[in-house]
Amino acid sequence: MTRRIPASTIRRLSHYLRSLEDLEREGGETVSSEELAERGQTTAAQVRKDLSHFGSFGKRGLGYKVKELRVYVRQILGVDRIWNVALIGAGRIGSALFEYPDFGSRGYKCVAIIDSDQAKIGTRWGELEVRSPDDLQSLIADLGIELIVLAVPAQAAQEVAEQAVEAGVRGILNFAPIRLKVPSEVHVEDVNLVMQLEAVSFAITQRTAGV
Amino acid sequence: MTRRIPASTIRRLSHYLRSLEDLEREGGETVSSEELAERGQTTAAQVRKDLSHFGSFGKRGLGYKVKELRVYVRQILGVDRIWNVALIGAGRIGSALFEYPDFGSRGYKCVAIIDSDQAKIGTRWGELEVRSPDDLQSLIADLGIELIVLAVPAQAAQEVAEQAVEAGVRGILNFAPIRLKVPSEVHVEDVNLVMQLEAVSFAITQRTAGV
DNA sequence: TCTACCTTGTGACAGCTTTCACAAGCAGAG
DNA sequence: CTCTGCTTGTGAAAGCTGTCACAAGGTAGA
Repeated sequence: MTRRIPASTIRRLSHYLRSLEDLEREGGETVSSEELAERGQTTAAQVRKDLSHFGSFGKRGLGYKVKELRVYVRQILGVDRIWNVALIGAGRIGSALFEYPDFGSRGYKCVAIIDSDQAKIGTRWGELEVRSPDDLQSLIADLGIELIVLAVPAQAAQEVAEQAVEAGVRGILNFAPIRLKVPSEVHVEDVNLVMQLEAVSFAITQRTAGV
Repeated sequence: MTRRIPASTIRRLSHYLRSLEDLEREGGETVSSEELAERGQTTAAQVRKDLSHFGSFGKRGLGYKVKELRVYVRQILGVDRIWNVALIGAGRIGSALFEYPDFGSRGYKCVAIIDSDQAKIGTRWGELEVRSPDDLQSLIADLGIELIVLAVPAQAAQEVAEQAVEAGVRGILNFAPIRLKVPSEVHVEDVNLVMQLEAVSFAITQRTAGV
């Protein structure tokens, strides 16, 4: 049923999920592709096509059941479970993410914090204690961590990533501004704020220049 | 010369720029599309096509002059100047970004910080003082701010964005998890970490399921 | 049961992005 | 000056993603 799914479809599924959660709070029972499209800044046909990659969830003439579709989309995105996450790099970015309310509310649970700074090791962040990079691999193995947030300086990122992968990690949210080299079965998602700022300044410049 | 440029081309240009800066530090004089491709995780043909949207910067048989191309790419991306940026929302994300070294080094200069929390207003962040939202529009006008980083809660985001746009802002780096409604001449770039985490968990789940 | 109406799921089409392949052009050696 | 070797710039082809249009299928009311 599922073949190669475009990354853009996945992004949209995240939006649909948010919309479905909103709809459920608002007490909606059913929703049409039309309405999901409106909330997600896309078209009805696109919504149906996206969902059809994974099955038939709607009823013709009626639409989708909000509650039911929400469950399906959560399954598709793999957020129908708890993910144990390690936060590597207890700097500003790390702490921002750690405190970010949406982070925990979607099933991502930070179960380990690691930093190489001796001054930070041993300090407590809520219920967690900051640990040394020496403990990285044993923590990953012991706590069943499959996903890490990599928020360390660029020079250290590749080495840390390799250790994490070796210990069994299969997904990385990478804040370091480098392209990590990892085995193809490991998924890396890059967060690159400078790149996004450059996209903004390009757009402004372009429009000003007037084509 | 320049028509509608794909967003993917812009992302790659950011990578090329970083590679060119690295090359310059390493003392390289010239570089081929082949080498830029290798560093940027793409193909030589793609590099040439991307650049060809904006002109002919290379010499056949020789390649590109590193220093020269870096200047051109900076011009294209609009980072050959200083951008005055306002940081709206002095929470964790705001402070992380404020301290992020790459942020300043690429020509983005934070010249105003705004927060609605009375306890924060008046406190100093380095040389800047946190200001009230009441001052938003006058600060934008007086300091010539064209670009804002929007790091406020979702409920407040739309209203703040509208005020900023009205005062003359033309680009927004948006951390709030909503689709901002702004005039088409304003460019919004969304940063959505939950969405990126979901892309990771989807990929892991997918690969495990084995197709 | 039959009819009128509504919305999904999907093949066909269109448009956009990437890849391919090669002529054009430059440098350096002889 | 010519010849060889190398790399760019670019039309053409291939491949992907998004849009369109409509048959299929379901609901509700009479």
